[in-house]
Amino acid sequence: MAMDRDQVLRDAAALLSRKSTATMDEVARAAGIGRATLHRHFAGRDALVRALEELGIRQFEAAFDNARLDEGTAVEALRRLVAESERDAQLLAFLVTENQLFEGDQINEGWARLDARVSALFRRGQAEGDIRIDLSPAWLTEALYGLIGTCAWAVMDGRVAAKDFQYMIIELLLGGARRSVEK
Amino acid sequence: MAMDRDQVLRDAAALLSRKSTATMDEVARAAGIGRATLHRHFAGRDALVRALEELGIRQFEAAFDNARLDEGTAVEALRRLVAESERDAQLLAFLVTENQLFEGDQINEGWARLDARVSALFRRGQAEGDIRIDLSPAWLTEALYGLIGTCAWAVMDGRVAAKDFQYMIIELLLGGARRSVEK
DNA sequence: CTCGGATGAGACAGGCGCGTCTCATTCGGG
DNA sequence: CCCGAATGAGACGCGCCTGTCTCATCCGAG
Repeated sequence: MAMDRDQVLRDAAALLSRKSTATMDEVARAAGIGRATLHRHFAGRDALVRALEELGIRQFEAAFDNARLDEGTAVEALRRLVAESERDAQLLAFLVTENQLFEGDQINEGWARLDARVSALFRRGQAEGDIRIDLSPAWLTEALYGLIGTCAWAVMDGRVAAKDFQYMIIELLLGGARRSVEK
Repeated sequence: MAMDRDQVLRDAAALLSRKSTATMDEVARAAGIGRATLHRHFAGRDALVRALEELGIRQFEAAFDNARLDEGTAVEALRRLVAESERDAQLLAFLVTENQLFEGDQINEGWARLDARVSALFRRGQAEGDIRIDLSPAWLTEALYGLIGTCAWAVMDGRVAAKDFQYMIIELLLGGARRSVEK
């Protein structure tokens, strides 16, 4: 069975996140299937993007659940969240940059729910005294998405080693680039 | 004179960074000019993207010059660089996500030169003892681009106040999200 | 082996955006 | 005021992509 729906979507995301104007034929080739088969499973380009959004939301809902955001400190939960996000980082990279989904209502609801969970996590960290209060939860949420996407690209381009994915993101996000003496 | 070449390009970047499949007509409308006029100045879509790349490289070369990257500490230079980058942040956001320019030879040379300058800045910071050595200059460079682009989007969406642009980026990049006692 | 479902390759028409053109209008300089 | 350059609007053909179809092939189940 050459047709693994989720894997096709992942391949599509990997390609589209780099070349958003890619042809349906290019997407099919990238996924290792024929264009006809691609059309059999996704009615059209819109349906494909919708499926990508749906998969992305579903995967990250699951990632959030696996990360057990409510357990331990917010900082610990954040580390688990980044670890859980690695698998679908390319998908996130595509979705973050594909902000033309401002028409979808159902989709935005899903993103709003995810944003709320991340935002709440940062807010909890601020309440616990571990996260700076001069950086808004909304910005930290966006920055987390951005860093994950950026690192996914950097890994794809070979500028960052795949094994360093989690470390580079979490260390930069939490600790920053400046060297401090006590760390 | 309704035709300000650089302003048209900036408007195009602002639109295309959000909707990369936007029509030439949409780009023209976004820039407040007619489609015919857009075609008079940029032979086609490819030429438009090329012009965007060229403008981006030119502007950031200038931004780097204005930031005087060699003066003072690397950290100080970095603050100036972020400040100088604010004006063309949307342009950078577009160019960073538009990685389909892997064919261009001249363009890549320009980016390589910019990358080298930023990378060298971080390396200098590491040598001075102010920047962590466990985060590679290549990653810090990518992260800087990513954060600038992410913040530009967040400002466009109203999730971050425009006046906080520099602060949010530089504080997160340098200090990180974790609250530390001595800062 | 036989059969049915799934796939790949290719053909086909239709649509949409692209690139070019024309023409009327506007704007600014002389 | 006059003139020429620049612009906006629209028309037009073209090319590429899309979406659908057909048909041959493959593969697994029975």
